[in-house]
Amino acid sequence: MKKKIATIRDVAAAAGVSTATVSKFVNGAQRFSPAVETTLRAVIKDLGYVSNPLAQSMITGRTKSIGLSVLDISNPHFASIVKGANRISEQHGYTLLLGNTGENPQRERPLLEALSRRVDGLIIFSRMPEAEMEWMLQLQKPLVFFGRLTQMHLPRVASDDHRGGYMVAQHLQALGHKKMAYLGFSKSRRNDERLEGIRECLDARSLPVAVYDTDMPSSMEGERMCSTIMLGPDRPDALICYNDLLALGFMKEAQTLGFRLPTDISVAGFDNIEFGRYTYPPLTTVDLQSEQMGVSAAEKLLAIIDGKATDDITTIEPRLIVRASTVNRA
Amino acid sequence: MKKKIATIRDVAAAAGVSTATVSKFVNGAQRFSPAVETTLRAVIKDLGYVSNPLAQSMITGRTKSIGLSVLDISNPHFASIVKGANRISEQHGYTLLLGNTGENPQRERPLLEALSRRVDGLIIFSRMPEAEMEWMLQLQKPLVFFGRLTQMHLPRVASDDHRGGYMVAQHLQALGHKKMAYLGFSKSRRNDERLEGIRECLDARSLPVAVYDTDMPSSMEGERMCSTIMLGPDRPDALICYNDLLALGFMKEAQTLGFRLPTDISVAGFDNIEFGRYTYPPLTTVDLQSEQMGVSAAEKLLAIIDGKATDDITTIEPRLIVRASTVNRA
DNA sequence: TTGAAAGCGCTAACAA
DNA sequence: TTGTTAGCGCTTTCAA
Repeated sequence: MKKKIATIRDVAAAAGVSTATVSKFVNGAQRFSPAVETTLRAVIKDLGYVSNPLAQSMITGRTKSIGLSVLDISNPHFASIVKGANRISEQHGYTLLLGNTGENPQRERPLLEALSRRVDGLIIFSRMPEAEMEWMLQLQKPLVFFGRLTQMHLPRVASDDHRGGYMVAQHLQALGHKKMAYLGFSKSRRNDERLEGIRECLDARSLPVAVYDTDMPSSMEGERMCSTIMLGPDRPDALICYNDLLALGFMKEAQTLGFRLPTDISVAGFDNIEFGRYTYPPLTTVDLQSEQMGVSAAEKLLAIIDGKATDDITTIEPRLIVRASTVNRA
Repeated sequence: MKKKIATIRDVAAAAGVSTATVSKFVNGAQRFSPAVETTLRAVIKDLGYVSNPLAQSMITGRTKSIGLSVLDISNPHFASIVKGANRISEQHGYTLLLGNTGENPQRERPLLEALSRRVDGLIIFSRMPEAEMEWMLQLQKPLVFFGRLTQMHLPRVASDDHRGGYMVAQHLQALGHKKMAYLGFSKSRRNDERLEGIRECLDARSLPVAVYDTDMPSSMEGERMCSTIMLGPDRPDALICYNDLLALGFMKEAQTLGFRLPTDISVAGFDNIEFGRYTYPPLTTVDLQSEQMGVSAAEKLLAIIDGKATDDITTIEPRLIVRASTVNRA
């Protein structure tokens, strides 16, 4: 199984030409005499020669791959982003190298540093405070960032989370809800934007919003927080969750506790993960167009790598998807 | 932003030593005189020197990264596998390079060939017929494969799908079902194993099983196939699906069509994706321990890379998870 | 303990 | 159209 791998020199020797010629031939850099072309084609096939991308990259400085680091690949929101970015990368002849930080900001730096030297550019979804992100600029690679930034000036792709928050709050108040609550995830940058959007809408109508917080944006946490919210002294009539995963867990546990949904409480989330369609009741949510985010980020990065100018920020508009988990309280 | 990146030569020059010394120092290969050690440490920090893994790999032949190609990253089953493999890779100081073939066997070969030259080994989840897989051995890299193989002799990690099929069929017949159906995905190797397990159990009891097939193992396909199964002349009283995604879609559509679950039909799937807990009714399924599959595959590959002998096949036992989607028909 | 020198496999001028 | 030559940034004998 381990017969020696053929190098460009082996090919050159066998074909009786120089390595430079082989190199040019393999890269289709120019035209060749029929004689050379035929021999080379034959020899390459015979030896099973494939160029070594490592050596290639070392010289050209290009790896033909891009890195993408996400927070949690098992969250469908991120899986969709990866899927979108992967498709675009492939289309452009790039390989996507994935990093998964597992919602642990400690892992981000080493991972990104390792990744950065193997790729031509990076797409980053980070949980780091903006103040601690300076080192990213030292990576010496084109970067595309997900989310809004206030201090740093990086190319980025962001959803309008403020608007999304406003939309879902607007929807709920129009349905006649008076006591809303928000189950948030304060470690996330976007959490604040969503909450602000919600508040902007509700404040204008003098409606209150109770705020709860979680440690992880997972369905397990949604389940865990349910009793606190539903069995406390001030039960809300509608709950907006930071994401669909939290909403899924919450809904499940609420029903286990004996509540009826959406009769006792309306629930909405963010992300529009595929599985929101299959819960009971189906989940109202703000579609952030995850796959499109991945697509846009990859396109932007590739454009930067190719030296094309790109807008500094690409905003992706949210859409409200209304399903049966939110209902009229009139 | 683009100040020149420091090389080993810059460090050597600045410190007044040879590049060989720097190299050894960086790799902690031996001991040094205090003087050299202090200067080197200072210079490296000052210049912000980090060794270039590309050049390093070229010489050593090791990349410190492994490749993993999966069929569809947006299927939670694969996301879990990635998660498991990623964790182990990180623990061993390896970076995981992910490839997503998107259920398109055409993409597998180019993807794997591109990946193979950048990594020290590959973990492969493939949809290719075994007869067409010869080229994988030409990759000249340690390989770990997912699933059973009949002709090729590769290290692999496989769930006992036959047993899983038997378990779920056994469960359903014990509940008194008489007219079972199987919604399969014949493009998958494991489809046949599951079906055989089901048949082994049902044949022994002279119970029939109607077989349907899909093009994609997705929830959309499950929805699409529902009417065919439920509105045909021979409606089953229990349905086993190739995976949970199909089951989710099927259950949703069945209820849209006006059927009651599990009263009208019991449904079960394979994979035990997280979201099976949140459907209505919650889904009975065969837990394939996806994350553990990723863990085992990564451990096996790393062991092979390190030259340690490993068993040729690691089998992961399935577990039946009984939830409310299957019910007694007695 | 340190260094000189010879590459790893490839590309990029520049010459022929 | 083809070849010569000089590296890319690093490691690895082998000798000092």
